[in-house]
Amino acid sequence: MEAKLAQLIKDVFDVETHVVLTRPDAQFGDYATNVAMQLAKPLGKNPREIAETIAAKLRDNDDFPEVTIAGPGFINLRVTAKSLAKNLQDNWSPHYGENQDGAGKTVIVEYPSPNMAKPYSIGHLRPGNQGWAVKRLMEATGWTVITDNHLGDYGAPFGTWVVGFLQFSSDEQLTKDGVYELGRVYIATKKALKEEKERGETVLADQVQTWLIKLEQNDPEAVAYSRRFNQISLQHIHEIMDRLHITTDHELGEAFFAAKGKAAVQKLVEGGVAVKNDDGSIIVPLDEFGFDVPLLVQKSNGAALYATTDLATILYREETWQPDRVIYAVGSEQQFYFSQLFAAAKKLGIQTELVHLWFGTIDQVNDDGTREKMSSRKGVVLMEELLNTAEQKARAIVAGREVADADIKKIALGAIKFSDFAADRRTNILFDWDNIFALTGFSGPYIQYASVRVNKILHDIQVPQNSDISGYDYESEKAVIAKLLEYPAVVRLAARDLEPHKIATYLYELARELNRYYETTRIAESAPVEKAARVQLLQNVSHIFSHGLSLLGIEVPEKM
RNA sequence: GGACCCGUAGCUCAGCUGGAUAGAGCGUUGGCUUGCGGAGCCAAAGGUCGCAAGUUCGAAUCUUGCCGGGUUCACCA
Repeated sequence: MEAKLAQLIKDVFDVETHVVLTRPDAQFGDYATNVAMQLAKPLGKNPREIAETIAAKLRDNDDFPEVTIAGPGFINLRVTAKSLAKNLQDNWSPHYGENQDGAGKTVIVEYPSPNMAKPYSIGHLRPGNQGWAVKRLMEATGWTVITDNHLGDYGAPFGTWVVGFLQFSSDEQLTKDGVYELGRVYIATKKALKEEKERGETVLADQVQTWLIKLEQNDPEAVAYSRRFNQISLQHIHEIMDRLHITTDHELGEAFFAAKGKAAVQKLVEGGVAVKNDDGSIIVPLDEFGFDVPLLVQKSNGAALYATTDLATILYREETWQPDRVIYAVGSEQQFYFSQLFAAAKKLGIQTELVHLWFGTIDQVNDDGTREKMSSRKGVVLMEELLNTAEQKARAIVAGREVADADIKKIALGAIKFSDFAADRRTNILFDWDNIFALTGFSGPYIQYASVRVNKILHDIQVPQNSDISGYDYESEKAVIAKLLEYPAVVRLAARDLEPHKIATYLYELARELNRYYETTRIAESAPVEKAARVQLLQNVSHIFSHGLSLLGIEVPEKM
């Protein structure tokens, strides 16, 4: 419809325009455009005059029973419900909503990349949710997608953990408590390191560094510790990811890139991109990019660090997959670091579009009412606890009904994930049990419920065979159809801006439109022709619920 | 001090490629009442869109300054 309008304007005024149709308040019409006002200046004409000219042309078209001009030059259109229905059916396919914007291009999406030294906490909830949704959005828009879990299985956490293990733990305790013992030891050691630093000592800190060097030199004891710790941690990560229903194609952690990192740094120095300091550390100066701090790529003791493995990762991906784009789903805390890393990559001649898909923090309310980022110091919520609690709450809600265990888990996940997409990913979100497990209003379960309900109606209803629905006017379905027609544009926009929450907002609006529809229309009591037309439409709605929710990593239960 | 982000209803947040009377959820008040699944629907109350300039026919939206908050700034990840 927008393209048709643009063509019409080109025919009349001989200018290229980008026509955007919006949905105005119902009193004005079904669609509106402000194109006349935008053309006023370039054409040097009165906007209302332009609007009149366009409107006159539109009035010749049977699809627009009403074309009006309002205010400074808005063109308001009313369309017939029947033409909307036809438009929908003409464009319908099993892939309705998807497009090929990314055809022929490859994107790597990196998530959830948890720190392996601690149990999976809700600190990695957003990287998983948002990363997965972006992967799905890229797939829906034609990209070839490769996903990688960039595990934090190397570097300082390892050294910290070994030192702590020797000091605060034992084989028995580790065997007994597994990853939770890892976390306890890690946090205790971090605390000891901090206290030591305050005293001006470096005994433990030196030990940490020693273990890192040992690992880099493939010392058998260090390698054995690394294996044991990574095995315990990885198993836990897999359990959590299974419960979250997210997967990745690869798990190339930092350890995989550590050796390659050393070689990469060597190349940087030889190429003059990096500079070696007198103390042995190596930096990439970034003055020309406006940074007053360089990027450190090798410690003074020769050990690798985050930037080392990250640069190696970029180079490896270039060689292996030649991606057009790489998306890092990592929190906002690392914005500065990533801007440095990307600048360094540019300096290396990397052409790939590198995107830091960042999101706001998960906050909690302090006793004095102020908000603060959740931290392990203040008692972070673990993913396992979050999932268990959510499932308990879901179970309590469906008590007395025959709801399968799998469905209960879908509801729990629906609530958790949707709450992440309720706001823009950049917004800091407030962690609150009632908030994260909302069941009514703007929530995952509200949409799941609408979806289950429409599926139940479709399942129970007797569909009249061979009904000719071509004469049906679709007047009572108009709002629902108009909403369905918005879906492809929503998907395109969400993918373009990497903003999954636009899908969430849309699905909520669709569910609400459907609930309003039920209030006035009884499908089962409809006459055969109406019923056949309505069933077809509800099938479309059901498909979009499933499709849209799947873009967010949320599944539709059988019953709830 | 530098960089980035945020400031919209009592609370949590949308809206920001400029457009008509700024929206939703929760909470509050009232209505629909065993419905093809009510986890719903309708309605009411509730807002100097942090403040001030600028650009524009038009600014919550763009620009600048200020105020308030958050995150971050090489041997952590």
